[in-house]
Amino acid sequence: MATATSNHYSVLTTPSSAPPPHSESGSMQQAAAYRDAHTLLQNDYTTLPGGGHPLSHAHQWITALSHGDSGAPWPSSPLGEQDVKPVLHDSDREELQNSSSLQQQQQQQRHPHLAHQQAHHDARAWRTSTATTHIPGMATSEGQSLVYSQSGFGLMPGGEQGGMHHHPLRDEDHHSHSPHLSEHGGGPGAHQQSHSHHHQHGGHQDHSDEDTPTSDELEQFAKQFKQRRIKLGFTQADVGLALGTLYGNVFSQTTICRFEALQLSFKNMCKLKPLLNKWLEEADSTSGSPTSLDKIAAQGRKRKKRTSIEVGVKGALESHFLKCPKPGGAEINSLAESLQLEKEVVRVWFCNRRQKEKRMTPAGGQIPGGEDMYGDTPPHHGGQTPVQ
DNA sequence: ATGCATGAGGT
DNA sequence: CCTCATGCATA
Repeated sequence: MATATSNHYSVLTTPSSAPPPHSESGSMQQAAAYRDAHTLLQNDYTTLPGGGHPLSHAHQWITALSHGDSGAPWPSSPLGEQDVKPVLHDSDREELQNSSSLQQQQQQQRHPHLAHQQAHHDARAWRTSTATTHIPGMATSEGQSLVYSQSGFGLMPGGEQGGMHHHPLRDEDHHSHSPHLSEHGGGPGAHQQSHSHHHQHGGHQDHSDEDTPTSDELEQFAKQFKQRRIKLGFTQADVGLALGTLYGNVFSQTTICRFEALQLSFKNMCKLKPLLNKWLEEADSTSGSPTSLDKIAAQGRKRKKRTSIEVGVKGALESHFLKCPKPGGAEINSLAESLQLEKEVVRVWFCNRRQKEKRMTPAGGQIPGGEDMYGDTPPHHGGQTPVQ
C-alpha cells in the first residue's frame, strides 16, 4: 500500500549518475567532524508505475577535499591520503568487476576436482562465557564478551568445552589440506584436527596476523580498531574506501561497521581482520605513504526498493521462524499469502534471519540452541563425529 | 546501525 | 533453494 512495497525494479534506466560508493550516515559518527561536506541526493529509480512517487533523489558524494597545505582534513596525521570519490555516471549496470584484479582470493576455495570437503563448520556458539578482556590502554566498556577457543590448539580435543552441543553427524573438516593453515571458520562446533595434525610451532602460537584468531582475539581487535579509527578521525566509510585504494578490496561503511560490532560470521571476521590490521598500521604509521587511490566503484544494478515490513508482520514472521527456520517453498508461499507479502520477500526474510543467528553477536540474544540448529543436519559426512 | 536485497557458489 | 559475504537505502 502506502509502504514502498512494490517490485518494479526491472529495467529502469537510471537517467542520472549511478549511486556512488556509499555515503556515510553522519548521524553519529564521532569523527564526522573532520569530514567534509557531502551532499546526498537520491536517485529516482523508483518511479512507481501508477503515479510518480515523491521519492526521487539520487545521492551523490561531493567531497570537497581541500587539503594541500593548510587544510588537511585529518586532525594531525601526516597522512597524505586523499580519498577521491569519483563521480561516476551511469555506467553499465550489468556485471562490472573491473575494479581490480583480485577480488576474492581467500574465499572458500577448495579443490575443484577433489572431493570437496567443505566443512560447514557452524559458527554459532560464540559468546560462551565472559571474559571481557580489557583493553590495554582504554576501555570503552562495551558489553560484549564472546570467548571461544577457535581452533584446537589443545583446548578442545575433539569438541567443545561446554559439553553441550554435539550433533550426531554434523560435519567435520577431516583432512585439512593447507600446509599450515586451515580455513576453519566455522565455529566451535566443528573443526578440530581429528588426528594429530602438525602443530604449528612447537612452543608458542603467535597470533599476530597469522593463523586463525580466536573469537576473543577478534573481539579485542575490533575494539581496538574502532578506537584507533576514531582517534585518527576516520569514519567507517573512510576505512572501507581506504582498503580499496590500498589493497584493492573496497568495503562499505556497512561492513566496517559490522566488523566493529562483531556482527559478521566468524569466518568473515577472520578474513577481514588482516586487512583492517594493515590499514591500521598504515594509518597511524604516519609513514606518510602517499597512498594513491584509484578505485573505481562500479555499481549499477537496479536495486529493488527496500520493502518495509510492518512490525506486526515481522512478529508473525518471527513466530514462524521459531517454529520452522527453514520453511519450504510451499510453506513460504502460504505464509506470504497470509501476510500479504511477496514470496520472494518472505524467502529473503528467512534467509536473512538465519544469517543473523549465525553472527557472532546473536540476534535475539539467546543462545542459538547450542550448536545443532533446528533442522539442518547435513545428510552426509561420516567422518567421525569429533564431538564427544 | 540495520533491514532488506543481490549474487556467487554449492547441493 | 540454500548459504555467505556484502552493500544500498533507511531509520
